[in-house]
Amino acid sequence: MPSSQPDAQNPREIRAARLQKVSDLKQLGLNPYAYTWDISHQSAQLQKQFADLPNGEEADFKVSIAGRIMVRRVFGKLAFFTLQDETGSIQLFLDKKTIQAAMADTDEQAFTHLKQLTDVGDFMGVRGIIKRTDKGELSVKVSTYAILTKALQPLPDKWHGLTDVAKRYRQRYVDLIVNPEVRDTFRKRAQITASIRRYLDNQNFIEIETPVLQSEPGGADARPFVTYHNTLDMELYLRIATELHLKRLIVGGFERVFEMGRIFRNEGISTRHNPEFTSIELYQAYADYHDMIDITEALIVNAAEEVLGTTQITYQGEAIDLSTPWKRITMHDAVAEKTGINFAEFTELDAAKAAAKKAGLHGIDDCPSIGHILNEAFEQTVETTLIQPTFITDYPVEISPLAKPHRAKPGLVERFELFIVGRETANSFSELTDPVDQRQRLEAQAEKKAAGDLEAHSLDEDFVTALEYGMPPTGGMGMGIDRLVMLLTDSPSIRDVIAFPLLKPDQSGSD
RNA sequence: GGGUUGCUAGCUCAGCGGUAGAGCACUCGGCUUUUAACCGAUUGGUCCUGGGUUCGAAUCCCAGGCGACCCA
Repeated sequence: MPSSQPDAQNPREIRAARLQKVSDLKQLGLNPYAYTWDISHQSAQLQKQFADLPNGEEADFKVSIAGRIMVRRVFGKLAFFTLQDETGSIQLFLDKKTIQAAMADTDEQAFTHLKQLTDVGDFMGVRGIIKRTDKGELSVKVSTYAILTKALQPLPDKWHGLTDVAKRYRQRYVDLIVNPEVRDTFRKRAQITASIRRYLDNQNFIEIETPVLQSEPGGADARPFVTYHNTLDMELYLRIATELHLKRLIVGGFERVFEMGRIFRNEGISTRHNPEFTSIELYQAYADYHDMIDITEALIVNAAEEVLGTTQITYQGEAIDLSTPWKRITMHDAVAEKTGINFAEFTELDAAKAAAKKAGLHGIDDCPSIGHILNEAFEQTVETTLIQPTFITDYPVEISPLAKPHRAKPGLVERFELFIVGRETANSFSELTDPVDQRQRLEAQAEKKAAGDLEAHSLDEDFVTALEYGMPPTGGMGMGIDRLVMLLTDSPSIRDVIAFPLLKPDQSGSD
């Protein structure tokens, strides 16, 4: 017999009581941290296979399953446990007679030990037959069992669960244990990224990994994280985009490349921003931004159909229709619709500023060009209204230093951004391939940076040199994977789709 | 960065100037068809932290910490 349990006088002693059970198990010759368990089935499979088994009937069907004990209902000589595995859960029907008969050789007190030594949270392996109880719950009628892993920490309230948002993110493992829909979100995330890779693989794109540690971060307007290499004695930056290296690969002769990976931007944290997030960038030689529109639609529609089985989705109560083609409108037209101002008609900066201010826009005084004013106007009046998927096309050259000049519209570039539920979801251009133009634009950015603009691009000399070797006409597209996953999983915060989002260290002392 | 708001038992919460509470969980007893099992008993606290006001502070005030929401 196990020694008597210490009383769980306070929460700290819950752990002590469970450690005592670990010790008791060892004394009985049972390993509280087992090595393996032969799994014949998972719970969802059994629930499906025996959906028609009538109440009160046993099936002559042997199974061996394992999982975590989520609920215990213990009677004198009978117990019901709910066992949870990755696929779902199934009830265990544990009666004294069956268990003590089956386990007489190894543990003559097997049922008593089951009652005394198991807790909610423990992992358990069982063998038995399938049975549906009189009350209609599909169960495994257990003949033999083993405790596979003893849990020392109690799980949150079985009814209210874990709702403290900070605690859910800090202890995601607990969140995953008690909130099945969280597991589902991350399963869908994996399916979405797999779907994207499969699609691109079928289109003969290859994925090439480019450096995270860089001596000069480029490819986006963003502040980088700074780190340090000891033996080289130099500062390095974490990448803010994969663009410039992927384009070097196009120069090198790959015609379809992409990378899906982690990007780091030293910016604020919000429900839509995490300092590290996942982007995909793809580049296709001999293609332009029109081709990128097609591939952007295809990637997202394909993911929605494969993961959700539909292109009609709901995001936070709003119906979103992903069926193609999606709306396309130029930035000038979109702004004109909302403000009545056609900024394409202006040639004088001051006149454009006056018109913008008259229209009630703010932050206009700091704009160094008409293109910047147009962008401000867009962000202030149009962006959040783009609920259904919309491609905004033909951006000002001043805010697009890596895009090719528009073939027909002076002052603009061949660029689009995709907006869904008011959020920028993808960004694409016909890539700038003229090395002289590229150098001038990056030099202008470098001047802004020198003047204190922390988000301005810097001049990557080697990238410009690469362009001098010649880059074929190329279409490129970048997409925020986290935002796409938010959309397709109806998640309100980016933290819901990142398993371990960045949080400040907990110094509240409440733990 | 600004505004609003939250932090009390392992979990979910109540208490809002006068002895720190409930449900669940934990521990003990009972129970062979439960489903948030039930019945009975016991137990569990740095009321986020630090100052202040007060005879007296979880409660009021100030500062800080960690979140949430809204705004820029």
